[in-house]
Amino acid sequence: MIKFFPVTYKKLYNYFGPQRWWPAKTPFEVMVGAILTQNTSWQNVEKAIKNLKKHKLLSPGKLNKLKNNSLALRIKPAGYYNVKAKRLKNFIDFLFKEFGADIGKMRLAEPLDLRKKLIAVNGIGQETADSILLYALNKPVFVVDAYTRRILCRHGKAKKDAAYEEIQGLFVKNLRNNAKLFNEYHALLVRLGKEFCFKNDPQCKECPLK
DNA sequence: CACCAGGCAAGTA
DNA sequence: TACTTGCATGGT
Repeated sequence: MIKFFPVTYKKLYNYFGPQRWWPAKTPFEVMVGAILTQNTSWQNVEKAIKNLKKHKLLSPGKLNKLKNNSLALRIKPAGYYNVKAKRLKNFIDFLFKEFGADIGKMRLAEPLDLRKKLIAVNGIGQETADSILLYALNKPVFVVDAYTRRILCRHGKAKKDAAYEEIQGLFVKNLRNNAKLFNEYHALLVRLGKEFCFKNDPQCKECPLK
């Protein structure tokens, strides 16, 4: 990422320090969170996850047996709860059918092949699939989200309607193919976006990097 | 009150 | 392919 993009990993890391993503205790919790956080603040997702834990529902087996509307009730704070209940169940179905709900077995899958299969699940798009691959399974896949896109656009490095793969390719081509690096870099971009790169303010705040 | 948040799918032309 | 709309809570 030398010279392509001024918001380098090094600058971000030196300024913000390690972000220690994903904020979850188990890979399965990461996967559930990845679906719940679609277009939703993490704060709201935390409430939903906490509810699931409180009712001892945070496992593939328990969620599999739960009815959609019961699940919707538990994840209500995360918003879009009816859609997300279906999406979670679709994902759980996939986990059972493809891997017998064994995350260890899932981890053995070839990443790009698994990515295609995840995206084929209704409710899982590119970002959610990549978040699962990177943050739950530790695969070197770069995650592109709204902040990543916005920061690149503001620096004139991408058009605002650029395809996902196009944005992703910019990072992949310019970085070592390393899961730890991808993990921290994306988390740092989100951190920067949250604090300094606002949607309604094209000027942003004064960027602390440079 | 308005706006936003770690998207995605389905419908339309 | 390229728009548009529905989904929904909670924080600022």
